[in-house]
Amino acid sequence: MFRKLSLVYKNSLIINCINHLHISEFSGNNVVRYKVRLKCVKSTNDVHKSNNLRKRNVPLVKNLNENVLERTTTVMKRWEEEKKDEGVKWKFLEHKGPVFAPPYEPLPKSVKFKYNGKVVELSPEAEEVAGFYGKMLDHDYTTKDVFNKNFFKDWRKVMNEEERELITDLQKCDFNQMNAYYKEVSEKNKNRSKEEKKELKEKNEALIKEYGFCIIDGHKEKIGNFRLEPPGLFRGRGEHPKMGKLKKRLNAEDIIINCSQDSNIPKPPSGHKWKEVRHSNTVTWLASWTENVQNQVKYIMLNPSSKLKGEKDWQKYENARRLHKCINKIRDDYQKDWKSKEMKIRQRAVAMYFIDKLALRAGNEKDEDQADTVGCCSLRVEHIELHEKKDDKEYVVVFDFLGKDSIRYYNEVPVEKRVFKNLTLFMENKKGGDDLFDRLNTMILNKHLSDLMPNLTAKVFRTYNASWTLQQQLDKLTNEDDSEAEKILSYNRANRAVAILCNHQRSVPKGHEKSMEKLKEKIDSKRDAIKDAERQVKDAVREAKHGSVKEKFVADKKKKLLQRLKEQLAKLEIQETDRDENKTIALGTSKLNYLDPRISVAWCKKYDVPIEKIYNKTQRDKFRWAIDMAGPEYRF
DNA sequence: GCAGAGACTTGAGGGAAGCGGC
DNA sequence: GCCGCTTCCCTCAAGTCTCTGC
Repeated sequence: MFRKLSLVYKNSLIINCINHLHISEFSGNNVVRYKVRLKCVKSTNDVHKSNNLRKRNVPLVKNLNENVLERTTTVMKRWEEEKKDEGVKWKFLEHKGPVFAPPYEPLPKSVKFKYNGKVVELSPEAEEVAGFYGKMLDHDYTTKDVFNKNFFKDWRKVMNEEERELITDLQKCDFNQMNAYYKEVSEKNKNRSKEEKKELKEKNEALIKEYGFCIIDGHKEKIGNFRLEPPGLFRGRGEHPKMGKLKKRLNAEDIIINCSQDSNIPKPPSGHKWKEVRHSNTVTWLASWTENVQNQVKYIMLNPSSKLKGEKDWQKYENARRLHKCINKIRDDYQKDWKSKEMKIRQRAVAMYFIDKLALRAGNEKDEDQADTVGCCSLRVEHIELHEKKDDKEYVVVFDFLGKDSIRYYNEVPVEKRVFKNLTLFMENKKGGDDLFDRLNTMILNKHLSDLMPNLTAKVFRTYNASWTLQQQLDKLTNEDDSEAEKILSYNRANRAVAILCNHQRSVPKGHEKSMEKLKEKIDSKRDAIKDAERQVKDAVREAKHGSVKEKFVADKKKKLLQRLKEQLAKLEIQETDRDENKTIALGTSKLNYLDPRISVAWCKKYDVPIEKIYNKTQRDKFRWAIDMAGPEYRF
């Protein structure tokens, strides 16, 4: 019924749009609807007195907005409680089921696989898996022993008796023709004609139209990943012990469907049956399967633009805002705990300090068959170095470890003396491979955090500190008189501060040096053009002084051109700074997952920057709730 | 209190699409 | 209209955290 995010006030449902409040007042079975222009409302009483407020001309909506927003927390609490009680995520769910990966197309006969220099004709099963490897021949993965060993072991499992007997050494396998063939296909695809591209696009759009949406509680919502993962070789990150293992092709018999009992149940491909059809409305997934490499359940879920995901996102940031209200008390408490007699409490307090100050992840324990990465609770002695003095700074801790996705975290941090002393104590009589916090794990930590504030976990600190940093940096860096480009640079710098805090790195983009050089050349030639234009303006002004209307017109035109060139130069210089500062930092992750979008929306509204300059289409879809909700006055 | 399963979020990489300059 | 670069968006791995059962 209502697509906008809504708030409840007294007996009314209030939907806050950019210029209007849409209010539906409930009285028994009757619903009275008002659409109120924000500028015309003085207080909440005005809304309830009349439904003809558009005629009134009383400025100021602040009172109403604040009253409504003040009640948000209460309303959310109630919603949370309601949902918790029932555990219900939806009442009706209907979808068409997932799209399977296209079937394997055998290689042309001309593409040969050779073993020990001799052509060997492979069975279709063995050929398909060999093709996965052949495709990756140029990749770094195929130079790694673990990858090769795992691949070869799994490949042999799909071979027939004869192949298994013959092919015993990966070194003797020649996948070069397969590799060349796949490159050729890729090249052909790139050079598809306009008509072919159009046809392909239409086919894809038709597929999305049919399978890309579901009906959930009366709304048509986009599905996030309606295509099942195709078979291939597992590409774990970092030194993953399972890299190269075969990810098997999925059949209907592997898939569990989740939908309403009274909906049109998705049909499996003919001759097949779903593993199970379930009607569980306490979960949000539409289909699931267990992948064979890590034995983990994978899901088909809704797109981030959906109401369900949007609500969860909102709750996440409200939770982080709640932390803001008690952060000082929590900080005081953990600082006191640095002196605790109990080792367990001291360790917990130091870990909390790291999570709060450095935005470290919680650091769950990991199995042997996963890459060796760590977070706060799983730090080992070998991951930190203590320096009483380093580069004129006292009590410096040097962190050096591999975090999520095997991304290196390196940071030299001056810490409080008491933290330093505690760390020395924790490290006493331990070897490099021993746990730094041997009395702590994420469960103990999160249990303690939830006692301090409902729903508080280690992750909330990351969200809180990221959003708080953005707000502070925007306040500090934004100058009202700046040009739009300068304001956007300030925004990106604030975003960058968060990305650095969260250690969101990226590899230097291919051709970065080259593109910087080109940009510099452009800037130089723009500077030359400005010098030239300045000379021309000087001449034109001199001539205009004694000349006719025409000469004055020419002089004006030259001045305008000069002005335009200067603006273009400023933009290019800003672009150069921005691009260089962004070389190894990824802004997207923090923007999408950690920054309360209402901060950005409010900033755009306050400083008159189009929201399109900050969020692209997908991001605007995801943050629709925030765009509708936040006014220029919003503070995190 | 612990382990394992399940559910969901976070994350970097890479291919496709789009756009600006020539 | 083509080319090359940038941005977008999808993919799927890798986290966090909760729940359940013993």
